[in-house]
Amino acid sequence: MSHNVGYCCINLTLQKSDNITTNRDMIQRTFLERGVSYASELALQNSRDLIKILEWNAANNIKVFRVSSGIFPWNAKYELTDLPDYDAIAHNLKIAGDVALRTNQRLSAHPDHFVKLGSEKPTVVDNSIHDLEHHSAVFDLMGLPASHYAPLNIHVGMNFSTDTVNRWLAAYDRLSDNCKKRLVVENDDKSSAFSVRQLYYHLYKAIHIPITFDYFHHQFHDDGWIEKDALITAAFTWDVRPLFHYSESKNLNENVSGNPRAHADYVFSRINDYGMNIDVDLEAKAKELALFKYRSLT
DNA sequence: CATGGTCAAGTGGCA
DNA sequence: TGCCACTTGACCATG
Repeated sequence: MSHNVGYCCINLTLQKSDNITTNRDMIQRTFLERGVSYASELALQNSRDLIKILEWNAANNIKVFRVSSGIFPWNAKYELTDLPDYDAIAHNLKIAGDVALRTNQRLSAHPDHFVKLGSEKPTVVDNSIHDLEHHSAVFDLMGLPASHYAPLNIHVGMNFSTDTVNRWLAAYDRLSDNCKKRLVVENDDKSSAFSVRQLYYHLYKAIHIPITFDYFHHQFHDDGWIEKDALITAAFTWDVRPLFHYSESKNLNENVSGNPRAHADYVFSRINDYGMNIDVDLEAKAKELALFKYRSLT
């Protein structure tokens, strides 16, 4: 029926013209040398630029945007309140959230792939929970809803097994209420990892967690479900408008050789929403430029 | 100042 | 046992 399309994390236009970015980072050695005070400096600049990106989105009628996980460098190593600039950063995040809410932008985040709630290693699970709580705390500071309307999307990762499912569910139980209310899970592209079908039967059935349908990943691991069935099944797991991911193969579309799973700079086809009302993140390397090109497709 | 190598993370495959 | 690929964009050293 209809779909709103957005982009992810980086605005190439603003980055090029004014060095506006939310991804100022440092390597480990620099963190060890300069510590949380420098992390705080970078986070302050990143949070300030998040406001500018969201204002730019509003001016360009963009209603779906993924917030970068790179705003806080080395956030695994400290708490937000440890940062010397915490008050100013929290203020920036609140302003950013206000911009998003006022201009009707739907925001989400996608914590990195080293979040592994089902890991066999307790330290990995602890670090994963810390990472998710960090993201949820940022959304709290932004004033975003504690619901799947502002989702934190993760992969289960690893190989599918009932042991993995049980460990994952046990770790999920340890999350804060707001974090649980935002958490959603995405299908993987690896044949041994979690498909839409497996997420549905083993996680959704257990805890009613929504499933982020990734069109591209599904092509590599459909687990016997055609796209339409997988998408509609995933859509009905959501208690708000679903938010899905769309990308196309760089290899097949842009005349290069390499991993067919690599994302193309742009997308080339209309997204089939199968009559559902959905939001879609374009995962294309040309970011907002890919979104503009998509809008011009007929 | 441009370029290209390096760096983070966890897992699984493979020697 | 341990190394490499996987992925991706920013960092940072080199020239």
